[in-house]
This record gives sequence, C-alpha cells and structure tokens, in this order.
Amino acid sequence: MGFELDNRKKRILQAVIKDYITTAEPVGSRTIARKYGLGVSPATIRNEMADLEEMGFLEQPHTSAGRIPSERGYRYYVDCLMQKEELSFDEEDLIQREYRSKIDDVGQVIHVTGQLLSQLTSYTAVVQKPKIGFSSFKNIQLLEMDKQRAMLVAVMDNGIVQHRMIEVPGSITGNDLAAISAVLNAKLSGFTMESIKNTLIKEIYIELAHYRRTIDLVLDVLRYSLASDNDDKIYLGGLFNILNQPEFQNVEKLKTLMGLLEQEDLLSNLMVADPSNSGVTVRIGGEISYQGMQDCSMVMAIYGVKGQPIGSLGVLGPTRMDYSKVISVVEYMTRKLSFALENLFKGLVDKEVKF
Amino acid sequence: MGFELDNRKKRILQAVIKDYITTAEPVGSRTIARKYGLGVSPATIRNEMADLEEMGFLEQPHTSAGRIPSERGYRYYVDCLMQKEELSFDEEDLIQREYRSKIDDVGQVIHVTGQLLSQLTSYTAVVQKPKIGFSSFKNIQLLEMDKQRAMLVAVMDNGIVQHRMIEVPGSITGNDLAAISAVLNAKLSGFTMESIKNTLIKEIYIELAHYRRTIDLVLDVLRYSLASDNDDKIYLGGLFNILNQPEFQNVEKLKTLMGLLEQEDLLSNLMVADPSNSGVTVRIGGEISYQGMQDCSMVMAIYGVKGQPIGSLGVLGPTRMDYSKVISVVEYMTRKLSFALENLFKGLVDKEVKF
DNA sequence: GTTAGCACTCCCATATATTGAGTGCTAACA
DNA sequence: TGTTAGCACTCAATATATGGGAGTGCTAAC
Repeated sequence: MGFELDNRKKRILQAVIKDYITTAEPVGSRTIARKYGLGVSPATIRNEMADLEEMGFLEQPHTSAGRIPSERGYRYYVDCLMQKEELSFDEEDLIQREYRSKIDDVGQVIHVTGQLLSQLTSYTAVVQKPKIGFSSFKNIQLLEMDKQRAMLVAVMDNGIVQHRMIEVPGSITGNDLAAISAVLNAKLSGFTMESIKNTLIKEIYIELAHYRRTIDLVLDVLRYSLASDNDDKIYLGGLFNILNQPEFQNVEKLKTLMGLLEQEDLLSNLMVADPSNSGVTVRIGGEISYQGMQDCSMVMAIYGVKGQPIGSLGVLGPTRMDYSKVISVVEYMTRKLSFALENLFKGLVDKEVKF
Repeated sequence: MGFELDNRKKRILQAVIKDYITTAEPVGSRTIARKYGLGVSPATIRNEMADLEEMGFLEQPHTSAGRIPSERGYRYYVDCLMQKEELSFDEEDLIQREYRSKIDDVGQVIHVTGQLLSQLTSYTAVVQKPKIGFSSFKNIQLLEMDKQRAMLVAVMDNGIVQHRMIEVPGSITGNDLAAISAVLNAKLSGFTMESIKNTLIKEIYIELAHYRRTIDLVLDVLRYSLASDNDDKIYLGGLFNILNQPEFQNVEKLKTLMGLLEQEDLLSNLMVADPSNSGVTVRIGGEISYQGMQDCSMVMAIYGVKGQPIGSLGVLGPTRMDYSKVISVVEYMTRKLSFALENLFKGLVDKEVKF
C-alpha cells in the first residue's frame, strides 16, 4: 500500500485534501495549479483528477464542480501521504502551564486534558475517565452521618475518591463504624475492585460477624455501585466547537449529532480503540458505524499507566478534519495524560500488573 | 395594575399570547376569532389589537403580519392574566420515581433535579450547586497516599464530600496524619466553612504545634480551595432542547447563546434571584441584561434548607416560553429539591441558623 | 505525454412575478 | 356609539426566469 499511485498523483491528491481541509470547498484544477506549484497545467491535473476519481480517491459533488476527497482518499492520506506536524512551542508551553497546577486529582487531570484537546484542535474532545477497576484501594472509611446513615468513602491509589451514603442499622455506633473501617482497610487495601477474592471476603465476615448486614451492603457498594458510577463516564470538551464547522451549519444535522453525543454508553462503545494499534487510531466517516456520524471522523488513543491501559481519549470532528494536526495533538496529549496519571501513582510500591 | 385593560382586551391579549406560545407564528385577527370564541368579528378584534399595540402590549413584525406579544405583553400576562397549570399525575409520578432512588448524595440530587426540569419543560435547566459555605463539617480525614502526599477528605453534614491531594513533609507518618485528623475533627466538626473562628484555629495550632506547616496547608485548603471548588458551580440540563426552539434555528444565534452558557460565572450572576420575592422570579427578555440573551427568558427560584437559602435553580428558554407550565414546574421542583436536601440533614441536631 | 482551446454543465446569486395572509380604513348598520 | 362587512393595500414568502462563473471533459495541436 502506498505504491498504487505514481508520484504526481500522490502530490495532487495531497494538494486536493489539504486545500479542502482548509477551505471546505470543492477544489478545482486551476486552484491546484496556482497554489501548489506542480509545474503542470490545469488540463494535466484534470486528467489526473479524473483518474483519481475513477480509483475512488476523489469525488465530485456535481458535474461542474471541483473534487472533494472520498473516505478512501482520506484513508490513503492518513496512511501514506500525511506527515506529522509537530506542536509549536507556544502550544507545548500552554499545555505545560495548564497541567502544572492541576495534577493532584484525577478529575482535574481529565478535565484539563479535555479542555486542551478541544482548544488545540478546535474540534470536540472525548475523554474516557480512567476505569476504576484497575486502581486499588488505598483507604476505606465508614463515617457516621446520623443515626441511620453512614458515608462510605473509598480513596483509590490513583487519587480517585468515591463516596456513597448508605443506610445502617440504628444500633451501630460511631465506634462500630471505625472498627469496620479498620478491618476493611486491613483486608482490602492494595487490592483492586476486581481482584477482591472470596477468601478475603470470608475473612472479613469472620472478623466482623456482628455486622453482617452492614458488611454485605458495604461490599456490594464497593464492588458494583462505585465502579459503575465511575467507569464509562465520559468527559466532553469543546462541544460548541462543532458550531464553527461549516458542515454543521444545518440545525437538523446538529440535532442528530448532539443527540448521539448525549448518550454516554454509545460514546463508550465508540471509544473502544484498537488495542493492537499501539499508537493513534483513526476512524474516518463510515468507519464509525453510527447513523448520523457518517460526516464525522474520530482520532483516538489509549492512555494508561505502567503499560496498562485504563481508558482512551480522542477528538471528534468532521470528516474534513485536519488529521495531521489532530493526530499530533492526540498523540502528545495521550503521553501527557499517561504521565500525569503515572505521577499520581508515584511513590507507590510496585503492584501486581496484569494485562 | 391589572386594571388598565378592559375585560375584552385582556381576553384578546391572552389569546394572542397563548397562540403565539404554541405556534411561534404572528397571530392574526381571524385566528383569534376562530380559535378563541369571543363572540365578536375579526374587524373588532383588529381594532382592539391596534389599541393593544399602541399601549405597548403587542408588536407587529411588519405591516401586513399578525401580532406578537411585546416584552411588556409577556410581563402583563405573567403578572395578571396567566393561571397556573397544575402538574399532571404522570408528571408527579415521574418526579417521584426519579427522586426515589437518588437522594443519598447532593450531586445526584442536583443532577436529577436538572434532568427533570429540562425534561418537563423542554427548555434548558440551570441548577446552582448548594453553596458549601452553609454546610458544616461532619468529618475530616487526612489519609496517607505516599511519602510526600496525603488525601484530605472533608465530609459535610449535607452529604457533600470534597477531597484534595496535598503535599506533606516526608517526615510525617500515617500516625501523624491520624492524630491531625482527630484534632481537626474535634475542633471543626459542627462548624461551617465560614464560621471557623480564629480562636479555634489557635487552639488547633497549640495542640498540633509540631505540624504547623501541614496545618497551614490543610486549613487553607479547607477554607478557600474546597469551597471555591464547589460554590458557583452550575449544572446545565437539557442544553440540546434549545435546538428544538424555532428561534434558535439560526446557527449564529446558537453560537452566541452557547458561548454565554459556557461561562459559569456569568450564569452565576444570572441566577441571583430576587430574594424578597419568596416564590418564583421571572426575567423576561431584556430584563436579562446580557447581550445575546435578549430573546430568552428565565424562570427561577431559590431553594434552601430550614428557611436558609443555599442556591437557586431555573429554566432558560425563549421569550416565547410557556410561562404557565414552566412556573409551575419550577415551583414544584424547588419544593422537591429543598425537601430532598432537607432529608440529607435529617437526624442532625439543630444548628445555628443565620440569615 | 502535455496543453491550449472550447463547448457544455450546473450551481448560485440576482431579478422578477405571484400568491396570500393580514391589515387599516370607510361606510353602513343596530 | 360600538360593531361589522367590504375593499384596497402592504409586504413577506414562495415560485419562476435569467445571467454569470467556476469547472469540467473532450479534441486537436504541439
């Protein structure tokens, strides 16, 4: 692949795509000849473009218009033609500054990352929150709120803090809660949500036989409720950037797209990147198989800690997207995010890493 | 007020407004005569409408069009003509069901409230998160994360849980942190953020003389950082409902409005309801003095606990809004939200209530 | 293989009817 | 004096031509 086209065709295809990305208008042969000096006349370019169309790389909106890239064209561009664009000094500086102050909390880190992704690309950022299943308990506290209720607070090693109010029998005192907390901490800390073994749970039951009902509730909340509260949550940034895209000046289109973006589960599915591809995954137009997203492309990557993937992030924009720019930004930000999260782990003794 | 118009004029004005609210089209004299049987001919209605226009209650988009309500017209309608519309059984039932499961956490309650507000009105919901300054500390924990850092977790009496990672000197151990937590709890619990007195702080310093630097940091975070993290935060629900309003089919308008809604501080200002008005505040068109929101109206109310206001909620929609419906919903939901928060307080001993 | 030339296509912007809902005014009527 | 039928008038919105222009494909010459 990359060899089916001769050099001149490649250069012309590249020119068409670049021009279309910036102008959003069909590109004619004259434009190519003028703006991108290939040393040939418009007529020659016309012939080449006709060939490219026949091969499926270009399309014509109507007979007497210029050409626009087809999805296949974009795909070829992304795979073979495009060259990565480095981030400017100003951009790197901006990222540095934004991150500097906000690296102490997972929520903040995700937020900043989304902001930057959208700001730097002018498209919409989609950032999956880190799956909590992969983090391990650092500290569990059961705190008295009133006679009937206690606040369960779980601090994870990566700085995620989850909490949930639970009902407890009126007979349980603050001291009871402290005792329960102590046992839970002793038994569970260091373990991930998913790796809580039955043997562990049995031990807990034995030590806290008195509080069976409360323990049941707490363990249920810890295992199911808290994880599902956090997992598959998605942060959307720069949603309104869509409004600047000429392809979404039509309110009807906007409505369908917004309707889709409202559904978190759908976005979660969308964000399942190809893990075999260690770098950036690009989905172009119809490669996203959702009704109403055919005009969109998605550039995404998986972030993680210690080689272990814990979420993904991406940028959603029109098919006519500045892939070169976006891919660089996504790549860079993925590294940044992974690094920031890595920092939240720093100082922790090594823990079991499973893939 | 309410007496400047004779009965027939009132009925005609009301008819025009009701019709315009549902159709979004200028209303003609024939329509009024046909749809709202007043027992007079279109010609008579025309005369009356001309009068109403002269008095400033109606406007004409152009000479040969029907009439639309002016802002003054809407104002008169809201103040004198409109009758409240009760919620249907189905609606009350929906609210009941939604609230049932999600009343254990302030965040959830706010979320559900916003969802319902937007769903029931088809406009955009704006819900201020409860000011944390009014809640008091229930429990403060300083938990070891690694050698350099600790997680500060503050549980408030109304169920708000805040946390923040802080740097601590490497010399401080887990036991030190526990000791600090114990003192902080003993001294601060029961007090609101705002009412932490200097005498208290002195006492803390005396008891924890060893940890001066850490204490400084913790108190700073408690007093300034955590509160500002939460206060003036705003939950927006049903943002996309705007897309269904005919007045926002124009993408340019959408862009300005969305741009405004992006700015939380601006929304906070907007949400300052008139506290003298114990019930619902209605801001119509130009009464909202922000460039770009002239076509919008806002219906809002203050919610609170034990007579003490802790935030406000509202609905933002086009000036051509179903005021009758929206006002009922806002009123109802304000009660619901206050009640739900009240529940989060239940069981607590009475605390100082200041206004 | 490349290019100038040219007829052809089709969108788009502009100008030009046509329509129709709605008005204001007048004059007749109760 | 208030109400109403009648009618000419207005003006946005919708269709209907019209011309210009950008761009093409094809042909023939280089």
